[in-house]
Amino acid sequence: MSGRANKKEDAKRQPTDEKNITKQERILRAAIGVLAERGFHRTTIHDIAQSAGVADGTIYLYFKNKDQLLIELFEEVMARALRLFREALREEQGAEAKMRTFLHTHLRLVEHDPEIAQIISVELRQSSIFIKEYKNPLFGEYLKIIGQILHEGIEEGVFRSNLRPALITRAIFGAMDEISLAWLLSRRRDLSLEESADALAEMLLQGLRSAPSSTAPHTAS
Amino acid sequence: MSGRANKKEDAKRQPTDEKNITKQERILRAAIGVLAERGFHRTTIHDIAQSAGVADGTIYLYFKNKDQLLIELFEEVMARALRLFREALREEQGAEAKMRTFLHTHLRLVEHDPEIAQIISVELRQSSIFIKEYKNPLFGEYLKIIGQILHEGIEEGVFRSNLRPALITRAIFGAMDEISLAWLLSRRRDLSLEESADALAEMLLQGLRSAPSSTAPHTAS
Amino acid sequence: MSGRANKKEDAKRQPTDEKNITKQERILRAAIGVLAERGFHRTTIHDIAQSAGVADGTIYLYFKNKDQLLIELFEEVMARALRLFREALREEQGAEAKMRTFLHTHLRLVEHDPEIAQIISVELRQSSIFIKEYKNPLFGEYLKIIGQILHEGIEEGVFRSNLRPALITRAIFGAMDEISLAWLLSRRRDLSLEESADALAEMLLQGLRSAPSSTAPHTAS
Amino acid sequence: MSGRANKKEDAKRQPTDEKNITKQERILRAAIGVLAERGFHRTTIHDIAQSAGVADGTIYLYFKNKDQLLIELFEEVMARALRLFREALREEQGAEAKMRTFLHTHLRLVEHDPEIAQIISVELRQSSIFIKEYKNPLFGEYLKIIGQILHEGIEEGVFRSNLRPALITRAIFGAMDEISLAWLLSRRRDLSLEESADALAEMLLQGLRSAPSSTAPHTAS
DNA sequence: CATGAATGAGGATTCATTCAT
DNA sequence: CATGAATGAATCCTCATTCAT
Repeated sequence: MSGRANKKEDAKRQPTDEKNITKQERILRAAIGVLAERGFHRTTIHDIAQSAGVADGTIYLYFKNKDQLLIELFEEVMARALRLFREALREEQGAEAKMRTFLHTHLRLVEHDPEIAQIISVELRQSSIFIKEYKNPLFGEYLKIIGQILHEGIEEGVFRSNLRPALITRAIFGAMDEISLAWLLSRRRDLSLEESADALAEMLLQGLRSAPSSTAPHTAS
Repeated sequence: MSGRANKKEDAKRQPTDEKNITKQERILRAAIGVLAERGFHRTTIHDIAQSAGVADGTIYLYFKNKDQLLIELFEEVMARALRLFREALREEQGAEAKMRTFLHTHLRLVEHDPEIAQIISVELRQSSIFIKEYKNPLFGEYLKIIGQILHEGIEEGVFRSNLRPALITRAIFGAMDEISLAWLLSRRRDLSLEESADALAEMLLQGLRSAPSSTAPHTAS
Repeated sequence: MSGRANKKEDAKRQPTDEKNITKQERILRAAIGVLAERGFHRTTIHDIAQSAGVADGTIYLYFKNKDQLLIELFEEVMARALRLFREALREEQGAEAKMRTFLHTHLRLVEHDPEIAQIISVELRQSSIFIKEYKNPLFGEYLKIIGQILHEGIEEGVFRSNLRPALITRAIFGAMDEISLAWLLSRRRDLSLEESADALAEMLLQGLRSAPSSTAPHTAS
Repeated sequence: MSGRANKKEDAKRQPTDEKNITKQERILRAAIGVLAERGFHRTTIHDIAQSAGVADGTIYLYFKNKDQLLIELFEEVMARALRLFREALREEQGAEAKMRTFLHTHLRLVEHDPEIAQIISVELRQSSIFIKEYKNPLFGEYLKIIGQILHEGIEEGVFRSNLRPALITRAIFGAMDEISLAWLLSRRRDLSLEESADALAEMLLQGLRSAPSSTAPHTAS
């Protein structure tokens, strides 16, 4: 990535007027498109600039360097996803309903905004390695949404009390993420993600539920 | 001139004796280490060569170019993982036991060979994007292992008959993969993956089981 | 990765203002000098850049790659030569006078612009082999100039009607080219090319003339 | 080209037994084929070795380095051509007959041994530039053949006494060389070089003859 | 003598970043 | 603020040459 000497430490100009916000946004949006289409290591500043309709140098008026642009991009992407989830979950009641909604929302995001989904599934995964020492804070927020549903379910008594939320959160995110990725990479996108969400929800909820009989009731049957 | 034309069509020297196999292996192993440590786009041929203790040019005696080296690396990595899984599953009987073993084996792989795991979790995901048109065939094999366990469970009657194996396969792989990644990225690797495997297995199997009561008993409650 | 794909399809910046034209021209001129001095396969982009007083990368702002730079160089060289010939011949009347002028002009070019001459004599000859599939169109124009003089002479009746223009054109070009080369390679450039042109013209014209007596009148003498 | 430090100054092993001569010859012949086919800058030592059926390193047992191999190659090529010409001219009597024979022989060489011809026409021309300070001595011999015919013709009285043999020699060689090249590069090799030789001979001889009327009769007309 | 694996200097090309306009 | 020409470090890859076997 960068690594060159950089005089203006973090002197990224604070955008004050509407014009700046607009242009910074424009660059970020362009970058999202380019990144989703070409992938991380094929994306150049020149590509982004062209896609945004600005000059290469202009990028550096709004972002300190390429790393920083990508960091802000990742945060923007996560923020968009977060907004979507929070809105979808706002009115839901009950852990099970929330979990169902969460799964549906996740897959709907993939269908409706594949660029965002692609970046989350593919590029984000590398971000912590590409950009040394960077830990996307909003990704933690994202995981927290799942965690809270789990906690709520436990408290409601519908989810088994002994599940480890942090672990299950990861498992759920991973499952959804992988399904998203498979869909994104397959050219034949005929198979309905909506139906998949139903099937997954059913299975997941059954797994999460406080076991009615025992740990291994199947042996008895 | 440009020199892009590649004269030596199939000129990769076929290693016939033990000596050669050793060197190609050495390079591949070095590459795995470097790739796991530095990530895809920070890995240079020079890094690999140095790590393998050979000159840069030597790489090209064994691999046509960097892409090809990476492809063979991915296949080697997957092959190693596959071998491990097949061996572990060979003597298991019953879908549930196999699934438990699969989960344990997955997480044990992460603990015992973090480089391999890291590459599968992080780098492999991009391979189909980095390397145009490349579809890792062994990754399909990997998924098939999960799929077969699911099929077996359905036929045994322990797994619900209406689950969609392709979908669930992805979900399971994704869950395990994400958990692996989280562990790999977290510096504090104290939390036991072994215990996690138990917890996951319990939950997953409950979810997979043919529902004793109904499809949506929770709504009734 | 390999990066052979060329993203900027037509990205050679179109120079619009005087400044740019100057720089592209500067590079081309530098390249001519370097090529003439060091020969084709010893000429590196770095040499050209240094000679032009620009950075290596700057070359690629004006030329897609080394091949393309050389192609444009060849065309520039031929264009310069063509301009010279056309100007010199514009006011000449009669095939013989034109032929004399042609020969003189050719050798004057060698004396006055040895770099151009050297490139035509030595490097151009390889261009169709070095650069796959490249056929210098202006070289054809160059030959046409000779061909037209021949045709004109035949129509005037001063040149023998049975001569094969395409063949003789090559012969004349070859003769002049070789003489140029010999002069260029010999360090002692004392011998006058001007006088040589006279001698050649006399001999050539006598050979071209419609034979007054017979095919072998010398036997009769 | 080479330019690396070279310990064994000119320690090329003197081939003493038949075996060595054979192998050196084999390499040289292979090199001629490769050079004619791929051109100078595409020809690698590896190509030559493969074509000769020896290992890369073996080349260096017979030739000090690539430059030296090429020098010997050029001399071999010229020697072959010289042999052909001397043989063809041995029994001819009279300058005109010799000149006709020379032209025919030249073009027959092209038809019968295009590789040799190609190297003389294309590669040799660069040799004096590629290989610094190298002056092919046999090429001088070659020119001398033409020069001697010219001298003979002058003494016989059939060629004009005032022609400058050195100049005309170059002109004749250049003409033949260019015609050869054109034929070699054109894919449609239907046009008969034999006929071309006749036509050229006729014209050339008319031009060379001691002018029957005057030096510049055309001005009078 | 012969081999061919190994070397590493050298060269074309890309692209993040700067800065004069 | 905006531009985009210019820079040059970085990287992949080639190939002449060496040398241990």
